[in-house]
Amino acid sequence: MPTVTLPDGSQRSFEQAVSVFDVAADIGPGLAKAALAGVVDGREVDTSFVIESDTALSIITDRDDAGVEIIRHSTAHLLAQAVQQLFPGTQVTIGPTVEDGFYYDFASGHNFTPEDLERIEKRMAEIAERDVTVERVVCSREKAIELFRNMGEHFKVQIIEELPEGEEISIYQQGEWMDLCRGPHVPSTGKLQAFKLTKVAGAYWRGDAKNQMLQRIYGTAWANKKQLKAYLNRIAEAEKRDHRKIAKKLNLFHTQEEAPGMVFWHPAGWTIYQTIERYMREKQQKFGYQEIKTPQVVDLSLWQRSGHADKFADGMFTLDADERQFAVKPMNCPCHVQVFNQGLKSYRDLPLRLAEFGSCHRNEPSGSLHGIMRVRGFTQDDAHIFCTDEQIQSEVSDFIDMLHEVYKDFGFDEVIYRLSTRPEQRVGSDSDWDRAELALAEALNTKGLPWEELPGEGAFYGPKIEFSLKDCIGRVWQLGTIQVDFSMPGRLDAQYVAEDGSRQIPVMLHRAVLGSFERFIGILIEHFEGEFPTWLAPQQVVVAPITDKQADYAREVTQALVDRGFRAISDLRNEKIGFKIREHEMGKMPYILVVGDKEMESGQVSVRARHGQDHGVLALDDFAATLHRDVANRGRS
RNA sequence: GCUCAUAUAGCUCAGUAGGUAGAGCACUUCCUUGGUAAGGAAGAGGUCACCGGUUCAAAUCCGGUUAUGAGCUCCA
Repeated sequence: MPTVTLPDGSQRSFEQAVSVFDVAADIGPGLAKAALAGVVDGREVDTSFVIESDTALSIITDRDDAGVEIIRHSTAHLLAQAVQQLFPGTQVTIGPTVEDGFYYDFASGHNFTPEDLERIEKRMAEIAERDVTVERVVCSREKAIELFRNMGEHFKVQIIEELPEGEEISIYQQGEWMDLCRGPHVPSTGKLQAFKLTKVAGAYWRGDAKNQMLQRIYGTAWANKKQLKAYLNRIAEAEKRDHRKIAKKLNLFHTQEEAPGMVFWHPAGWTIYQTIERYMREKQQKFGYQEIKTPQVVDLSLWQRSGHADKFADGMFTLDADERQFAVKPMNCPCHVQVFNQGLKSYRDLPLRLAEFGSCHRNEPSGSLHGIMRVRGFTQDDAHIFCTDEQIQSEVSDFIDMLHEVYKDFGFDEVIYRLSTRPEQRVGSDSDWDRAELALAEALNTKGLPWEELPGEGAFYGPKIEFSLKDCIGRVWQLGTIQVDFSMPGRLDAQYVAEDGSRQIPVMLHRAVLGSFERFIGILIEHFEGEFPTWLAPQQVVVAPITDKQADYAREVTQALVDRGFRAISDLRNEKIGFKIREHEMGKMPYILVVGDKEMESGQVSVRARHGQDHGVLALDDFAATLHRDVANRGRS
């Protein structure tokens, strides 16, 4: 006679053992229909799960995140069922849920095409329509292995064989189709109403590049059609922001076959780049950095001493000249240590902060290149702080202040903090690590910042904090980092004279705010959808005369603005004003100044901001003041 | 690097039984001098990514290379 305690504290008693579904039905027919699964004493179970003794129970529906998860997982099964019906001989492997959806990896002689996806999706809809019951069967390890071996499902056999001893083995069956799975699953396929297959791609068995390549079919699934539609809209929105497309429209940069993974910056894009560089230079000066510049090509021996030649041999561009081997620098740190090493340093020189807009080249795998987000030639806003153990915390703290100022100025308010701590393989003593990890954590804590720990994710040479931000459509980008390094200063013989006259090895902090200019600008393009705030816009003002009678006046106005330090051009083409406005509006120009006879006579300008926003007719000085405010505020009112 | 796909005019794309290429926009010239998102006409523009093969004939079929895209792996 089980008594079931529900989440609201109420209790229901039953004469005999009942299923989760029975309890839901007892509460109400609506809930019975909506029930996807249950949580019994903290464990997720199917609605068919039988309750025999007193227990706490909550019913999962598609209103719960857990319910949507189950829908996605069950839709992955539905996909596998449809695929195996349509493509006999295909083996299943695994089919987990991912953010917004699911995938299933198949081993098949057939290469799935987009047309196949349509067919598969149609078959999935048919099976869902038939509302086939999904049943859970528990069986022994031996029986399960035999079953799947006879079915020719060798990957599943391998999975079962590797399950820990004593783990319950469950099989889910819908119609004639079955799959090994822990569950839980929806009670019947009719619960799966809003899904779409999105893409097909390759993936390694068990995520290991040494293993066989499988075919992965991705899909998305939701509680209802409305949510599905909203998701598809979100995807379309993200596609509209694709920095590669926008860059082409706005003529920011290009890439070409002769230089894969390298950027040809055009005047408009380079203006943005330089504006950011100028901004960062100022910020770094304010925070006590000294800017340096180090060589692009350095003898390989330096990279051997730093350890990079060993570790990243494939990733370095090397060249031979005068019977010596050189490498194009893949990173700046060893070069910065060389600058530190010039002249004997005292503890009084610390902390020493050396910054460089360091141009680096790495021969990244061809398949990992992506627009300007992942390139082979890039420039970091790099800096290295040489300091003592005791100075780590305050240096990290100051760095975080600087980073906050920068992110805010670019319009990002939400920052995510992650602290990566010691990995298995590491250099440095445990007490070094204790102190460094504590210093990083304390820097975050004293600022009251929320952070997440990633145990074991630190670099072999030291712990680090990573800073990510959210763009305006909620995507998270990792940008900044600050890393403690116990290794490189010693390897490259960096020393300072301590208070007691002894020689000590300084701690080195690697840090970047933006990461790389290329990637950061890519993110900005997508964040602003090409509509840069005025301070960053390639051109800030276009002066457009209505007829060529006002051409000279337009030129004067433009020059006056340029003289005041703004980026202004005039559009003297023989086109109607409507045409010019349309073009500059589409080109995301912050201000269009229309000048006709009236403006020319009064010495004024008619000011139109983006999206047809009318600022009226202003004297040039008044407009310049407006523009100045806009630039100074960096687009924030 | 791996799997799959793609590569046609400056851009976006047609080219569906293999018979040496088209549209819109952009560009050039001319007409038009027009007040807040496209005025009109004419013209020019392509060794169909590259190399090879099949064929009387290849943008089209086959193989290779390069680049790009999606994902996987990687990311000092």
